[in-house]
Amino acid sequence: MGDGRTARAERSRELRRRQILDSSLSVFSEHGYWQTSITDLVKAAGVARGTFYLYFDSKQKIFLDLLEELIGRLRAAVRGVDPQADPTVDAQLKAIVAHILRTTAENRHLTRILFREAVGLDDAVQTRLTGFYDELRAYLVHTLELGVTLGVVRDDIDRETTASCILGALRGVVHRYVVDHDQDFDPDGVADAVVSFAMGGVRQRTA
Amino acid sequence: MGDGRTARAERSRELRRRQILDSSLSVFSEHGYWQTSITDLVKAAGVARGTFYLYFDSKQKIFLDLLEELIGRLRAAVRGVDPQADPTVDAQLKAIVAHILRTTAENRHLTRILFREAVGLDDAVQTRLTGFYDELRAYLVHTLELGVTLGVVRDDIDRETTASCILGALRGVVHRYVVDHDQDFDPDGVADAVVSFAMGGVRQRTA
Amino acid sequence: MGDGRTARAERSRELRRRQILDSSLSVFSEHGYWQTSITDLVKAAGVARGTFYLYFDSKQKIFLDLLEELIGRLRAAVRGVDPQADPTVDAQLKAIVAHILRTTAENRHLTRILFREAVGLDDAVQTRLTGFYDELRAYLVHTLELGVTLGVVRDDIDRETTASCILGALRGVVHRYVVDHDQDFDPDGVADAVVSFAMGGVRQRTA
Amino acid sequence: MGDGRTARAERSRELRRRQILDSSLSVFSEHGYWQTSITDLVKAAGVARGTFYLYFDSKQKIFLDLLEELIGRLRAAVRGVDPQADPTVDAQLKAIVAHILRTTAENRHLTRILFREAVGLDDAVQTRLTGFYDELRAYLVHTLELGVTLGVVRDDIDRETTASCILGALRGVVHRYVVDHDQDFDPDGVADAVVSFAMGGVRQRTA
DNA sequence: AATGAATGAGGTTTCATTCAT
DNA sequence: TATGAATGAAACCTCATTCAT
Repeated sequence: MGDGRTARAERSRELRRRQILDSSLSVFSEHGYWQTSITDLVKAAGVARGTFYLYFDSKQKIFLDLLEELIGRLRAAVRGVDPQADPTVDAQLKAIVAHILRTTAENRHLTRILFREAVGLDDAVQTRLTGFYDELRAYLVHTLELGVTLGVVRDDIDRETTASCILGALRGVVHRYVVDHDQDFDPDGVADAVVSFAMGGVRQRTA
Repeated sequence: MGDGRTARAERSRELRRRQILDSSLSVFSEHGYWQTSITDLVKAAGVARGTFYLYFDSKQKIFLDLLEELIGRLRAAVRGVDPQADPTVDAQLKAIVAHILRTTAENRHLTRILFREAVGLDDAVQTRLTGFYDELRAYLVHTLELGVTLGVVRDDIDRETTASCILGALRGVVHRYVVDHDQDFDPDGVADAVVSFAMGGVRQRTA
Repeated sequence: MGDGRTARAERSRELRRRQILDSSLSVFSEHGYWQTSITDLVKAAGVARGTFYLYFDSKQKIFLDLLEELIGRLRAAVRGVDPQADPTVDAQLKAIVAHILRTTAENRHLTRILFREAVGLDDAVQTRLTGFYDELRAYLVHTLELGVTLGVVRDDIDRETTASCILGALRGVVHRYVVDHDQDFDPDGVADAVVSFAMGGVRQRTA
Repeated sequence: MGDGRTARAERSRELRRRQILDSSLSVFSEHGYWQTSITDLVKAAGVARGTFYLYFDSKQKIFLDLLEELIGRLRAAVRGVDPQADPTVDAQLKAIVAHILRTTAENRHLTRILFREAVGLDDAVQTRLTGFYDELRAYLVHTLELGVTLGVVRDDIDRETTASCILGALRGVVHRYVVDHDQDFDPDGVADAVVSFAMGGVRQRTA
């Protein structure tokens, strides 16, 4: 029965933490990391200054926690597509891109932070971020090589540079449709265009 | 009378301004906007605190001035390619991309600021920045349409999304080769790969 | 009825209080009053923050309680020597000094607090402390006068100043042997030297 | 001529520093180190918060500076007596003691800090303080041995313990006449009594 | 034009104490 | 009785900007 009490406390603690995380997320997303003060965070959370520090060591720490959360979700979005689910390569790619677009759109605040704020911050944040992008790029390089092996991808491409292009193209559309504007968009249509571009380029094929 | 004196003073003033701008550039680029204090700037410039304010209204203002400078150079890089100089579309594109890569590499500090620091700052900066990217994207949309008209570009592409992709791909390689690493690279080779990717995509053509 | 229950409760309460007092003693002694937080105290005691306040009104109060305890023990040490036990004045003084040294050595923590921390605190503490020393000094003045009456002490001495000297000398050796170092020492030997100094001074007697 | 400006600035800087030191001294002396806040210090000095930090790194630092000042003066008081000025040992000692009493009385605030506040503080302070007392005690041990060599001091005394006694006795009178009360006193008379006690003890000499 | 001392609002963080459970 | 989450005043310190010299 002491267990019950402990469990309940544990649960309430988790709830409170969640509440502070969520409200801080909007504040960070709206004003930016540097322009956000602890005062802003606690006002938004509706708790006292001291309470904040019961749950997070510092401003940097809560930000890192938020960042970690988004990175986790994006990673899941990238990896989470079932490769067996669809036969053709284009369809698979489309599924991944659409998934990423949906995930980022569903987490607009977090994504905005990732694109706009989590850049040029404390070394800890910067390191975490660069690591994530490096990971993504490596994944793309790997995937391209797989494609070459399977004969689906040209073998005369510069893997590294092309991976950077694809990653950049992805960031480009996310920027355009998720970060910079609030309006809705059609993830499947955009994903279509992205894959079409990445696979076939823009050149007119002569008959 | 005094014209000579005025002109000389004017000139000296401009030199001093330049000196502060240049030293501030490295400091901003190395430590980031928020982690850079006026103290850092005046120490780097070797002038007194008060002197700084004789030349710039505020910390934000000098940063905006630096930003404006880079945007100007990049715009020139994009527009400055002589369309007549080379006959084929691919060669023209390659020339533009290579020019952009060279310009950013030559202004690594400024570029780093553009990519890493000039993001999530005051609304003024953010607005200026978004404006620049919108302008670039519009230019790309325009160029794509021109290409379609000329029959060089497929007409089934989503102009807006594709423009975002290309812009993103460009940012991607600049990030990869200029911002994140200090080492030299071959602008022409990279430009080749970028154009090849943008024009032809990655798909293997079946014979 | 309930008497048994009340008594048991009373007893358990006393035990708990003792436990907190004892653990707090070491903490205060090690880190000092101001550098010790309630958190430190409750961690050391192994009780919850709230529990602490069930037994003590405040941080200042528990400290005063500890101080009171030491003062009580020291007073007993000073007064507790049986004047009849030894015939000569020197031997009696030696017994008192040795007793004080032993008491302070046995309560090193408390003594350290008395010498190092209980100084410059709240007025309440300061007053209590000054009172204790005044009491000691008065006791010494009284004793000196008794000695004069008995013909054991020179009558040309300045009672007040001399009492201050003796009190200071005592504090000096306690500081040297108890407060500043942890190592053991020989209370009787030191007491000997102290009494020899206080009674005879350092001057070489000419034959 | 630029030199003149620099020198004037230098001088004004020193004056300001002095002003803050002096006002801080009274505040520390009155309220104690821990109960004194930076706010108290700047209010007393009549300067802005930031100004304080132009002259001192921290609260601890200004306190250490004050401490250093008093230690310097006391050291001078101890060493500064001209040994040739007076023939007899007692007269020399009396001169030293009187000098110390006068110095401490003239610097009542600083002395109070030394006795009441500079105890159990940050390690830096504590170390500086213990070092000073050790130095004094060593000086006394040395002096006693010199006395023994000259045949003025008994050679059967415990040098270390006796030095602690003398140091303690000195502290005792300073405490009594300087720290605990504000009223004036006769330094020469007290010095007389102290030396008389230290040299001859309290024992009645039998004819 | 150039200086750098001075300002004070506002930053992050701590901690003695309370109170609902 | 015992708990520990919550409080919020107040601590120390920074820094963009001003202004007398």
